[in-house]
Amino acid sequence: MPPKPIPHPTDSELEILAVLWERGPSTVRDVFDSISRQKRTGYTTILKLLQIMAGKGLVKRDERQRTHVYRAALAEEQTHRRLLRDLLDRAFGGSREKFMLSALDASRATPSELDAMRELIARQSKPRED
Amino acid sequence: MPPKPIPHPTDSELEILAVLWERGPSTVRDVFDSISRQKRTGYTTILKLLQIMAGKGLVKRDERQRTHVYRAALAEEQTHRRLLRDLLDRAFGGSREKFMLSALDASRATPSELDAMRELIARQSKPRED
DNA sequence: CACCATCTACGAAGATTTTCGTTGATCGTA
DNA sequence: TACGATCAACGAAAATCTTCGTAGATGGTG
Repeated sequence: MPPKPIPHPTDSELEILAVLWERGPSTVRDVFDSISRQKRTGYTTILKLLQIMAGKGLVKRDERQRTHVYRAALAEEQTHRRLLRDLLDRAFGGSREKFMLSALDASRATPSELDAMRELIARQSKPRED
Repeated sequence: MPPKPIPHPTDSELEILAVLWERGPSTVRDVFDSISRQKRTGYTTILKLLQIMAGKGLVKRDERQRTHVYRAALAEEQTHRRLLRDLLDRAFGGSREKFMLSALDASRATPSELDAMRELIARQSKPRED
């Protein structure tokens, strides 16, 4: 039996994951403060979301202190790749070319970033498992 | 007053848009057949979605014939860029670098595709309106 | 014209997501 | 120890998304 089919994060859940990835393990208050900077929201809304995410396995919770500490249960890179792959399939009909061109367009990649990409591509020449 | 703040397509709506972008203007039957190839679904489900999308302004409908013809109201490239930009902001915390690296990773870009990208980047040097 | 296939319209049920109010417990401090 | 602040738990309302059954209109065919 497979260990856990963790579901896709919803949009709100993704915002929270982004915070946890950036800050590392955080309390509800931490996440709330961070998200509040971009968007008006209630403390208990974030709390509830984190509780739901803990139930889904999207985050882990350390309850040893009264103030619980949450951390992302999913690896950042893997999740990022999964999200983009999904979009590639669903919105781009699988066209890798359209996808990359739009990605470049959306990111306003600079020439120096292009160099970093060439690096990555060189390293990517060999097949990958996934 | 701004003309229309067209909302983000949902997942199902995106599947339909992808079909319309690929096939061009299509009837419900066309879209249904196309999606049925990948996924079990009901005819009226597609119909209802298209009706909802028409209400939202995501698609336009030609009702001159009994069999209505739908077409995407949003330009493909613009929508693609918007979706990716959203993901960049929401899941990547705005990090263009992480975003591009994951995009490359997800797309398995080849060296020849890299060339195409360099082209695009060259053209992109000048600022854009959007 | 009668019948069958096909189409749109309508409405609604069910699922999921998002939001937050309220309550009771715990902590620090005066 | 009493008080004010902070926290997690819970439940539930509201919004949104997804799916489809049914009904009525229309078109083609024999």
